[in-house]
Amino acid sequence: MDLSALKTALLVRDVGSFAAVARLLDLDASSVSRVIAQLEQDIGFRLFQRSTRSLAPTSEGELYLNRIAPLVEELEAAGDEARTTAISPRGILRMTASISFVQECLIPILPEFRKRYPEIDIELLASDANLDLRAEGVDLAVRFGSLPKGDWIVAKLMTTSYRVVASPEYIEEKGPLSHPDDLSERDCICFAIPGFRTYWQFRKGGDAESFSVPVGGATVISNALSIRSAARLGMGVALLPIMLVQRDLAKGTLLDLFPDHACAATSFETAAWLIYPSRSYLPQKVRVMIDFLKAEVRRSGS
Amino acid sequence: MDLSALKTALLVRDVGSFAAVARLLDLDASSVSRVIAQLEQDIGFRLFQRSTRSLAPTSEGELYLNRIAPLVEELEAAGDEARTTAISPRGILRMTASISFVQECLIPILPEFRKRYPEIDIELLASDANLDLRAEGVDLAVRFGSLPKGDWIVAKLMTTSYRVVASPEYIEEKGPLSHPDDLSERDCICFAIPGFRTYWQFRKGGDAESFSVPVGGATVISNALSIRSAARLGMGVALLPIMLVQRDLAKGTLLDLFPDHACAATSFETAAWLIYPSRSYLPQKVRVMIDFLKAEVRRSGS
DNA sequence: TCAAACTCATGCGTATTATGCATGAATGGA
DNA sequence: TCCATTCATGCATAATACGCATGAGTTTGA
Repeated sequence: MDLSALKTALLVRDVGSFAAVARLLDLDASSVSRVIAQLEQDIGFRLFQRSTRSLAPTSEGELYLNRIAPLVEELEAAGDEARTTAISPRGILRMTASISFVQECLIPILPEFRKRYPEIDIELLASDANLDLRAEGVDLAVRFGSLPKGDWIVAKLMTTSYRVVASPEYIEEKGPLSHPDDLSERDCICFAIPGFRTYWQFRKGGDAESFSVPVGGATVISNALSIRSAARLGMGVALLPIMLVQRDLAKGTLLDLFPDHACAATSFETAAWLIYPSRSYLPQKVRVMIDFLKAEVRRSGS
Repeated sequence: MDLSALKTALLVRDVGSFAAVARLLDLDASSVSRVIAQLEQDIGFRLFQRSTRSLAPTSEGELYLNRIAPLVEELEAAGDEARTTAISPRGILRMTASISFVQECLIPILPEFRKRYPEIDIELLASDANLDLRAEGVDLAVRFGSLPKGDWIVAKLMTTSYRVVASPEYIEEKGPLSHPDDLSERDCICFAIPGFRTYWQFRKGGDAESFSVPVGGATVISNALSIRSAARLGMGVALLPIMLVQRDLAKGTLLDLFPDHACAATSFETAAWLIYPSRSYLPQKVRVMIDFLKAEVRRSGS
């Protein structure tokens, strides 16, 4: 049963002639004749009684067509409205990012986003776990690290860099560190993610060769904000993204231990990445959030 | 947009896998993949987010499919119910017959029909006019005369014959008629139909040559029952079908003037004909009335 | 009353679409 | 790490849709 066949039948009912419907649809009348004949065969009863020059609906045909007309109309409307919803910024935007990114970067700018797009509701999944984006029904993810793999579309939001920091109290009590190699003998607060626990990477100057320093310590935390808090409390040395510590560095609550070195956990080529399901049929709500985040990054210059 | 594509999409939503749906429908998975892809292109947004080994509905997809699911179901139900109605004896049977046939033949047997088929309502169009059956939305017609022309199906209900009759009072007052030729000098009550007004046909014996007798009179009536009433009142000689006069003849209220002749208005090969739109997709209500009328004719032996 | 115009049905040939097979890329589970 | 499975897609073939041509029948206008 074809929906366009049903619409043709409804048109025949309204217009009263295969030939006239054929002219309206720019078809051959034989095609209309066959469409209706096939439909009658599919549904098992006759819709129209016809002679060589006229036709009229049968009583069953009339009942049936009157019944399906609103259904066909509503099916069309359902498609139109769903399409409109997909292309106009509305609905629930379900996104995920690390807890720290949510807290430090997203929450502060969400009021402006909500003000600009009042019809988009935000559902934030703050998680440091490597979520299954599809299973979680996520529209948009912000991920840090190397270029993510997979079939989802990836766009760079911003580059990131890391700093090795400690509190003034810690330095005063335990003494300064003159070189990254010294870290192997210090209490480091490590991130509970493979690659963050055991080696930190360093490079002095843009072209210089990088080197790894083994790190360890009594404290492993899964949450970057908590790592920052622990560092503030003098519990040790921490490697944290610049976005989390730039205010502490400015205030002097944390000190950048190796300002002449580029620092990283696993790779120097890290960034904040926007990850979304596909380019085709991208809902407008996702599109506008992507644009909004990119604009925010440009505005703040980081 | 195809209804079976929508049904496939609903099945994919429920089952969660192209491959599984393909197995259910005995299709190749590539066909399911293409059906969904085509549907997404037709409606202009993505229904399912998929990777190489899994898929999940998009939020728009979920909204859309939830909305159309009852519509699709109701379209199917509409077809099923209409088909059931067409094949089970129910609904309104709209039929037409001459006023006299309705009065003398149909009305008396309708109670039995209604008792047997209580869910069939009868709409009787009693008319001596040559109605446009299709325009009037007629399901079944009973017509007298020669074999009807046209594209509707025709089945003989019963043969008919005509008798020339007058009341005893008329004969007593005006004198008897010894031969049909005498009619041209008598007052005949004529039927207001071409072919009935100006000549009556006679034939004596099965193989004898027929002859026409010109008739006329001051009275032309469009209703056979009224012609009969007028004849009973002695207003003249009438040519009437046997079914209308057999009781009067038995009671002696009308006399058969030429019992040795076959009589006719236009042709000796006349009958009562059942006329219905087509053999294919014949609604059961029409079928059962046809069968009922034929059985009634067999039962009464006329 | 007759001829022309029109409608609907259908045969036929061609264009278009649907389908399965084969294959590749990617993912998930053992 | 490897194998099984899923989804996408190229390709060839099968199936269907379509227009053209034609015929039968009806309706309308001259």
